[in-house]
Amino acid sequence: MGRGKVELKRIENKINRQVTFSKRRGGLLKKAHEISVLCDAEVALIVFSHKGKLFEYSTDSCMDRILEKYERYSFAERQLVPSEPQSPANWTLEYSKLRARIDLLQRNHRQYMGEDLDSMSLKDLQNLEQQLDTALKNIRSRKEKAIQEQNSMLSKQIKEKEQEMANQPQWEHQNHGPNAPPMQPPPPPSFLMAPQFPGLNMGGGAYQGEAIEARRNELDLTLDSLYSCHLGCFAA
Amino acid sequence: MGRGKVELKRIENKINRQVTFSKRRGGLLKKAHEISVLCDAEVALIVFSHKGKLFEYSTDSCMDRILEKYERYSFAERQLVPSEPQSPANWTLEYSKLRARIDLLQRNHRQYMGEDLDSMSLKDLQNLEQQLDTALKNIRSRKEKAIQEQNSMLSKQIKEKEQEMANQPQWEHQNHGPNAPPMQPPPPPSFLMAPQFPGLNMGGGAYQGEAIEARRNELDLTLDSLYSCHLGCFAA
DNA sequence: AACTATTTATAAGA
DNA sequence: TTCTTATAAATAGTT
Repeated sequence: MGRGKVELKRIENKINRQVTFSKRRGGLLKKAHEISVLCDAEVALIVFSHKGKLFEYSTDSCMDRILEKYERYSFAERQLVPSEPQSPANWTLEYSKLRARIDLLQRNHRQYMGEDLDSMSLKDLQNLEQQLDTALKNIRSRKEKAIQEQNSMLSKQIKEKEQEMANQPQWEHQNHGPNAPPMQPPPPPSFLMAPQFPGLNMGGGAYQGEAIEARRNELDLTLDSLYSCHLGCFAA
Repeated sequence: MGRGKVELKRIENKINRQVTFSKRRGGLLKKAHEISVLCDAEVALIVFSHKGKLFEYSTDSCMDRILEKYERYSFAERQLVPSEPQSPANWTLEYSKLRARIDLLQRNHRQYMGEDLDSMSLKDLQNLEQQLDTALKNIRSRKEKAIQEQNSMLSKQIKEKEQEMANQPQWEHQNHGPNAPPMQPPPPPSFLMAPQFPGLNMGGGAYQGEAIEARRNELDLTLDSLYSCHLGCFAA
């Protein structure tokens, strides 16, 4: 749909990607709602933009209930019932213990989010500050490491590119002009080919795009993303 | 799309509903995949059919990771559904649900503590950093407020002391009079002096008090700690 | 943000 | 269910 066929690969142009995201996001949420209403299905849809912004839809606005249901299903599949207390006698006790833990964890978490601080003493606040400060240091150093890894990977790729071009300098006549298409004079490495959408026979199970595996972990290293990384780093 | 316009309401004919569900489910999953790839977004889509059958799609097949991330974002609103299990029949199920939730919370918490960061992408790290940074700002401003409150209370008490001493240098019977101070007659100095406000290291710095260092570096999950936590709050 | 030319999705029919 | 086909919808490229 649209004036041109679209290839199933990441849109490199940042603006286009953003616009397309915006349009398709709307369409996706709409369709999620439609199937939910038309077919009486329960749908939970969560979308994080490239920039990390959250969009969501859920049937009856019951995201929690649906996610819980999902967890129940997937846990059942994984047969994850590890530490099962044996005596039915104390299950009430066990249950309330777990509940207490959860309450604690939730309260803790809110405080880690900088919320619900009113009940905290000065000492508690100082403690929390100290912890978050440490955590932040860790995270920043981990981030730096990640950026450096990306950098070195980038350098490596640039080197490869250069070598390629050195080996085949005669591709120039293929395209010229001020607005020559930016990509592939010589056919690019075939691993860039878009994975064809696998057939629609996902009866029963999860649909899994096949070769998507570690796609994101490797080469979405456009200059854009590199810059934004650094900016994020320096801005921090 | 199709031979007739479609009205957004539940399809009453069972067969039609089933067929439409099947078709639209495929389309929805496909579109979820497309926006994920084209726009570099993270998508988690869960669909339960009317009959309770599960279908799902998630970017990179990482449903758990995305749901975790979602939890991080929407935590404030989340409350555990307090469905008390009534029969021993579903006790195991309830129990494992709670376990699952606890696992999730713990994993989240560790990341907020700056641990277990290896599985996080650069983008996630930047997000987390942003959240912690915001939280830290809240905490520091709350701390400042607390310190100022304490200061003004202290000043008030000092003033009272001075007045007392001026009025009754011989320090005899309880103070009474037209301007009875709002606080306890013999101010409990020991309590107020107790907190040695390191207060001066506010703003930028971490609190360098005693051996708080890594005191809370792991989760205190015992019930004891829950209680002591409360005590700590109230005592302060 | 609006506008279209096209491509896609899909409702109905077989 | 699957395929076919007419039509409604979504949306890519453009303004």
